[in-house]
Amino acid sequence: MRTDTVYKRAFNRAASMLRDGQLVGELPSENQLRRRIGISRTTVRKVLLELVRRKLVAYHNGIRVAGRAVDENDYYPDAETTPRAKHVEQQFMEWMLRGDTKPGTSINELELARQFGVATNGIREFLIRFSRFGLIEKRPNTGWLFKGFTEDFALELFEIRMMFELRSAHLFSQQPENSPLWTKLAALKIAHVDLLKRIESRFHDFSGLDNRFHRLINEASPNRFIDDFYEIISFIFHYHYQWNKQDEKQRNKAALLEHITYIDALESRNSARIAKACRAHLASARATLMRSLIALEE
Amino acid sequence: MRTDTVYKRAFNRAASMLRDGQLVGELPSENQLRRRIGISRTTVRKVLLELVRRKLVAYHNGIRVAGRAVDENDYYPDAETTPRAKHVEQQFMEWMLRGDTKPGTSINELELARQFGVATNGIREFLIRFSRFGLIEKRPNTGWLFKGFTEDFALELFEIRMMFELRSAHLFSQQPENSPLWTKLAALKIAHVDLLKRIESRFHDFSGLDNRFHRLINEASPNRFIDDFYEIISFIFHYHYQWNKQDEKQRNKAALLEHITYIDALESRNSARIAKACRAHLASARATLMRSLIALEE
DNA sequence: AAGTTGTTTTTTATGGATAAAGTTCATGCT
DNA sequence: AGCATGAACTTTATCCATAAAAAACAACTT
Repeated sequence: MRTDTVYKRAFNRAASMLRDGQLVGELPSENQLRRRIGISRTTVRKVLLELVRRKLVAYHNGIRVAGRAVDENDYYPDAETTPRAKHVEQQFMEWMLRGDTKPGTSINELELARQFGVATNGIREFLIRFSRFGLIEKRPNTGWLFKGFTEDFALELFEIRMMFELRSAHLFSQQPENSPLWTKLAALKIAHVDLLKRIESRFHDFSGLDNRFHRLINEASPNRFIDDFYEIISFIFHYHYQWNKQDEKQRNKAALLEHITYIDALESRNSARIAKACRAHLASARATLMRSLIALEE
Repeated sequence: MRTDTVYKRAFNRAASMLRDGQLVGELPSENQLRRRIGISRTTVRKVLLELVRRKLVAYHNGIRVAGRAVDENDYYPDAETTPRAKHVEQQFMEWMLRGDTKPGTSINELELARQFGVATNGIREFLIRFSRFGLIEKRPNTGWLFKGFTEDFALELFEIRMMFELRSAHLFSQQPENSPLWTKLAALKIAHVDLLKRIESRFHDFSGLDNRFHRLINEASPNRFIDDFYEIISFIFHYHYQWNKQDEKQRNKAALLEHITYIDALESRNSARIAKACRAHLASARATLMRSLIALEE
């Protein structure tokens, strides 16, 4: 059966809105609410029905107003707000990165399905999606081959990343002076400097900035294949660093400084300087990844 | 039910082997045959059983020898030797390229499933696989968006292709003198010259050479992401040209000449000359694709 | 011991069913 | 006419079932 994670997440969202006083007086119409939450009216209605049933919302003569205060355990647990497909992704990444899965291992859909508690279909869909990351390969009628999260992988990944980023940074710097992206870049620089001041406690915030920064650079001259590739990078890094917390603060601080140098270079419009900053930053990111891969092999 | 296309294709293959006299005297063991055809023993046994049943093979005391002559209608029809997934691919490409599918159209899994006569599962798997081509996009819980086989697409595709190919050609030219790839390149050049002589009748053979050539260039310094990208290119071109036969001979002849210039450039080891030939060839390929895209929009 | 064939077990490819979520249609109210 | 709600209909996410194909096991032969 299809999960009702959309409903549960929406319910939690509505509960938070109630708690934070975003819904005072008469509640907005189903359609307005629907748009705010980003789901269909069918699902909002289900949410409203339940809110009323639990007396979080009172309903009289076609008018809905906030009811009793929202309680901590009115919320559905987080796990129930994530669709199966996402769970599969998480479990697979865990299996791949944390388990002792060696390069050359073959992947068995049925076994994973049993292990993760889902139907084989879900596993297969995930693997198809995941195959574009270059870590697994399908052999028809037979199964999948795990090629390994190896040094080679990291090298190939970064070779492409370097090409793409040099290209995008160059094009970014050639934008007209009045492009709004320059303003965005300036804002981003400020965010970097701010974070640097509070790096001791807020170092986790770096990954958000990192994403914003690299996406901004691509915005100047969009290319869907480069965007796609950047998604691969983010995905890999997301899971990889979730698993490898070592030196996180130190690493992020270093990257933050590199970004600032890189932004300054962009603002200078000086090609050579840009290329240098870009190379330096990526080389350092690559070195970090490689270091932890080697650790992984031991 | 799973199709038995593997069996049927294997049967046809075995029938051809019998007909061409590749199986004289006592037939090879199940295992040997299996390896030659590239399937499991289970399936070879099924093939052998049927061959015997149809008297194409005679079986006495554990010994199998060729039986009556193979007839044209012993073969299973081609359509039955292609797995469903492949059919879906073909039908989808037809639908996309030949139909009047406009950019922005949304794709409905159920409708396609009905139209193509398969279960929704198959459609969905295909779409997931196909999404890496950058032509469609998934919107969760809602369906897929067809972004259009547009000029933008072609431009973005070729921008990446140019970067990759310049990089690979450069690295190719830097290989040591004794690399076996130089020999392969020389052989490929001869094949090009030969084809050029018979271009009037054999112009269809170009696409095979094209593939060999571009793969060879990548071989010097492999990168899985570049290989993957090349698969996108081949796929797109395969279907696109299958649909657009206009000027095919002329186009292929021109490309053949460009390849020869390109090969000469590589053999000269002269970077500037290589880059020039590479650019010229890709620019021409892009122009051809763009021309037919514009025709498509009318 | 290595290679055969026969048999059993496991896994993949494919179809089918269904609750949840999305979309459309209908009706009523300003 | 334009927006609400109610109800019906359609599509997606997900599980389950099963024949075909692969893989593993077993017994036999040279």
